[in-house]
Amino acid sequence: MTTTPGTGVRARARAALVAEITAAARRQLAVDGASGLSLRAIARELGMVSSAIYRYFPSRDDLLTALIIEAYDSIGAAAEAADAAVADRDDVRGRWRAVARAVRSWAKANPHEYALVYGSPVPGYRAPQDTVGPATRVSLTLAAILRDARRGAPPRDDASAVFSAEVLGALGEPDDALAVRALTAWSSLFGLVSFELFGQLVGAVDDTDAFFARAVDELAAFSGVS
Amino acid sequence: MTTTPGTGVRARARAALVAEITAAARRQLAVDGASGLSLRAIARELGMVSSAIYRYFPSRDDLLTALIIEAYDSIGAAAEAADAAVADRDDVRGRWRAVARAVRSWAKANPHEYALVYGSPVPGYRAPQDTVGPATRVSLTLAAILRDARRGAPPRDDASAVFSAEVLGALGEPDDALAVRALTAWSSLFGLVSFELFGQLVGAVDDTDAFFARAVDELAAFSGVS
DNA sequence: TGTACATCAGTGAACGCGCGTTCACTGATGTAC
DNA sequence: TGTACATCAGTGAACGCGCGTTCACTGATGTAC
Repeated sequence: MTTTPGTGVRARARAALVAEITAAARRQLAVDGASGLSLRAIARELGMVSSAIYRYFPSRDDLLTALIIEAYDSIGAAAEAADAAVADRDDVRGRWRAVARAVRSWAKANPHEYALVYGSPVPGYRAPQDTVGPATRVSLTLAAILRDARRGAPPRDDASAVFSAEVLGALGEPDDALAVRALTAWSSLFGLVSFELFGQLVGAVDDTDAFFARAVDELAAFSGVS
Repeated sequence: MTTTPGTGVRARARAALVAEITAAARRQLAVDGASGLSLRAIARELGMVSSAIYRYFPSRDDLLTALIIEAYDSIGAAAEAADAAVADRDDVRGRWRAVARAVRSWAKANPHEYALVYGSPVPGYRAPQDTVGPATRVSLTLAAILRDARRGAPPRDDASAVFSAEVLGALGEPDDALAVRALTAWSSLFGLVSFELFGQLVGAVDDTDAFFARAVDELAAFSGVS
């Protein structure tokens, strides 16, 4: 019986070190932001020589990709968990609130990771295909809520040229106006979080908690979540 | 008669060079983003030695501040001009549409400047007080439109603890729900622009022009702009 | 109007730092017979 | 079970680059009497 690849002691040590490197990278991201991410500094923190990192990541961009995927998965999991925790599945408004709160909490707890994925693109970095799946977890969660909110509604009869088939499917083939409101609510949620996190609300909103809660409720009504 | 300070030939040459430096900085910003802004590269482009820049800007951060103020003023002026160009001042919906379009057009024409002021904060940079005034030009324009939209409506009677006095004044002392919708519409507008610019809509929205126009109309209704 | 002095712009060299990536190498750990 | 070989992790030095900022300096331009 040959040892299955991926379970040997070497593979185990390897996986552990990959985890240690990304953890150190995450810590560095939290301090200096994406542009301050340095392979040499990570190597220093782990007590290895800088070239040793190349045994685990072929380049700085690949490490960045790993961090981006991690961030998307992390906020996606937070959103999914918040939705799943609402016992009454017909309480679509409660589910929308819960997910919105979870997104904001995650963003405030991980501001640099939020900025990494929802802020300005990192200059010179081109996101590979691997990031697409994790990136859609939050939006699919929101789409499911909006779809449940209009369960039983008649299917739309006009074909839309505005949205991709994926989006229309996820929303349950709504009419165009409803799809627009759904996507607008989605991007509005992140607009609110970004404004708060990036400092645009300073001097305008005194009680950001209260504002966010009220704004989320207004957006719920707007997007058709009763 | 002594020469007024600021009009001598030296002062003129100085102002011209400050303009040349910021122009070169803007070009560099457009290519490499804020973190790639380099005093040495600017000096190279202008054919001077790197230390000469210090005659005009005491540090890299001060140059960055100048760019930020310029960007805020530029998008603010675009928004104000778009609003002013609507002849019928009672056409609040048309004014809202015009400003929204102007914001999006400016952002698409100056993506890195947009990212500089509305994207992730530049790590290690702390915005000085000088940026506050220019930063509010767009939001004051939007506030004026929303205020005009409810002209004649009764003043609110409940004091709000959520918003600053400036915001309530700019909106014409609305009730809380209306103020929430106004600020939500404001941040939603930038949420839409950021999502489009930063690539979050790729794969979801096929016709971004159509989507944006429709979303803006939905937000108009949402925020009380008839 | 002419001269003495102060101000300012720009130079060139240097300091001290950091970075990503490559490469030839030493040992240690696994694999095949 | 034991040995020969291949694989892999980590080292240390180096390449070649860029950066912000300081400093003593040379000339040119303005200012005051």
